Amino acid sequence: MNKKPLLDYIHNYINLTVEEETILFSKLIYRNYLKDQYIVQQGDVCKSINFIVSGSTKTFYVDTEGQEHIVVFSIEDWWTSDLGSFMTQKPADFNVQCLENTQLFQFTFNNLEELYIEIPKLERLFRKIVERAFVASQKRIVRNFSLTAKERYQIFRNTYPKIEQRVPQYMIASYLGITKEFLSKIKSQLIQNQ
Amino acid sequence: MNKKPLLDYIHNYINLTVEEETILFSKLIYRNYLKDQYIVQQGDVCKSINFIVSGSTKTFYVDTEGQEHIVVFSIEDWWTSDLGSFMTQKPADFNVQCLENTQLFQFTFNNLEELYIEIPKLERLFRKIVERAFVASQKRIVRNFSLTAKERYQIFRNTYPKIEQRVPQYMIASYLGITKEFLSKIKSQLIQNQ
DNA sequence: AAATGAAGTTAATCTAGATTAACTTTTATT
DNA sequence: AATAAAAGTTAATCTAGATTAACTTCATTT
Repeated sequence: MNKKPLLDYIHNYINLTVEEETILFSKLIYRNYLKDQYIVQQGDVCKSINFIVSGSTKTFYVDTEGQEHIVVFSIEDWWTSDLGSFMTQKPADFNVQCLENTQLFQFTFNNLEELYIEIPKLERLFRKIVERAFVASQKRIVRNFSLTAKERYQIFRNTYPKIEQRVPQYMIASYLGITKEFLSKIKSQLIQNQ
Repeated sequence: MNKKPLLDYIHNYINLTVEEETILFSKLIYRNYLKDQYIVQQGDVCKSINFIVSGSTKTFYVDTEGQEHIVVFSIEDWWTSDLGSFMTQKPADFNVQCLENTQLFQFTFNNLEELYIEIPKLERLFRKIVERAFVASQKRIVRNFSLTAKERYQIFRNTYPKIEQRVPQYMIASYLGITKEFLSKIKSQLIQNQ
């Protein structure tokens, strides 16, 4: 169990005393998932918010035609969950699946509610985390409307250079909202023009 | 100054004592904007988060080609701001402009920081508000990828029936990410098929 | 009431990106 | 090493939605 990444992350937002850190970890589950395992399944209630220590996940939605749409990739030092399902404790819209073997800390619903009471500063932490996630999500909406697929791909490469190496192309296409064939075309255009 | 809508709204999430309510309103600015006035301008730092008591706003982004893209409509009992700019106190990506005469309560950056200290429960309130906004934003991304323009328009009508009446069609087209001409075509198709 | 402009419609033409399908390369399995 | 399966590429054809442009309706100003 490697506590350091989570502590370092938290200390960017709030300070915790040693006692608070002890309380925190007493309520967290450290867990190991294998590649391809599901953390959340569409239709089930999402029981945890997860901080990734190592590994990566994709959050995706399967539409009525059976088509898979990737909403987010998550890697170490970031969070993964279906927040809508977690908040409301209603069936999840999304699947969360591991792309690699993944280690993470799980904040379960009841444990997190208790933690908010025992360490009220955590309200601030999670407020700030969700604020950032919301802003990123809004920016993505704008990009999807105002940019071409090629531009979105270039931004993706620059913004998440680590992810591109570790994820198959067809998933990147799904994240960008285009087909793998069209992503292939974009890539060959980019190679020719430079 | 009509305090009731904001108090009713807050009481859905947390309870405030009478003293806390007094502190709260001592740090809020009640303000009246006229139709077409700007609350936030792209490039300026966004100085407030605003709770709408009456009226409506659009939050939009002007791209490099001068094209306007509407990100959200906000009406009474909801919030309007450029949260990314507010959080970081850096220049705004978005404009927020009134579509009607609008009355609202302004939470300025410094006042809100003070309020979080004096009434820590507000951290919980704003955590929950941003959680909901984030979930709505994620769902919108999914819809934009997996649905046609016609389907998105129908969902918009069902989800925000109040807004459709009050906003010109070309703005709804902008919100849906299509041209006004294509929205017009969709509407005539829907009329013919029913 | 006339005039100007903004908002909305219709139709013809065009294009970014989807679909289909055949093919190549890479990775995993025996 | 051989085989199968998964991932990625290329090219031809197709379509949802954009663009352009002419026209109509509605609202505002004089």
